[in-house]
Amino acid sequence: MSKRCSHVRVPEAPRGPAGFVAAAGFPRILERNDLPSDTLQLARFLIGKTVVRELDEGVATGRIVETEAYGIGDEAGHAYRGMTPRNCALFLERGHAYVYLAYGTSFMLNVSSETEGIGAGVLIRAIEPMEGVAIMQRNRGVVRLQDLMRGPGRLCAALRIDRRLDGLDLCRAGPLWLGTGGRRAGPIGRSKRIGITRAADAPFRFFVRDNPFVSGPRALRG
DNA sequence: TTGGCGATTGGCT
DNA sequence: GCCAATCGCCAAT
Repeated sequence: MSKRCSHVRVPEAPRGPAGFVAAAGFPRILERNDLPSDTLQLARFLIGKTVVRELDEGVATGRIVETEAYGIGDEAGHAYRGMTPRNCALFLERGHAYVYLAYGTSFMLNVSSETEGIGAGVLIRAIEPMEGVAIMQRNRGVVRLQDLMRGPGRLCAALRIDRRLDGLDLCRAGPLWLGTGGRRAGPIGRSKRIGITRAADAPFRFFVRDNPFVSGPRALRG
């Protein structure tokens, strides 16, 4: 709480070297005004939207199929005990990346929510691969499509997301950004969140029903 | 300064 | 299904 947020706010995030230009103008970068201010609404809204990662070797994209909300006053949220050097990206205006290392092994990607100064965010838990499958396979060391980005740690590995992207504005052209949705996502389910102990029963998880790229036990995928 | 504890994953029984 | 790996954070000493 006492330490200040040390993020370097990059006014002009570096453009991805690939200079990604989507065919037929899809996907387009989501504008911040498109994002709901409320954390739960944002978690629901992000289902079906795209994530675009621009790397030296090319572009990797996918469709978000699973999210979890960690809203205001949420005991399970990293911002619950106030701002720290690790979690300060959660306090940025909505649409910024909060990336942290879990269990010393896996990075987690969150999208900050609410207004600046309020700590809250949405965890991206699973993504359905679209473009750049070969890149993801190389980054993950596995081939099976369903295993590339099913799980929050896996998707970060597939897209090579780490702490260097913490604090990045996802509503700007650059190495990582949020894009518009394509074809409409199927029916959206809602359940309790996965892998937490506090506030374990709150129904703050959203997912595309019966989608093979969603993580978690079978009971939480339909 | 230290020890317990994760918003997980992959390998093995 | 069970469990070790692995390490940064943070509350408590």
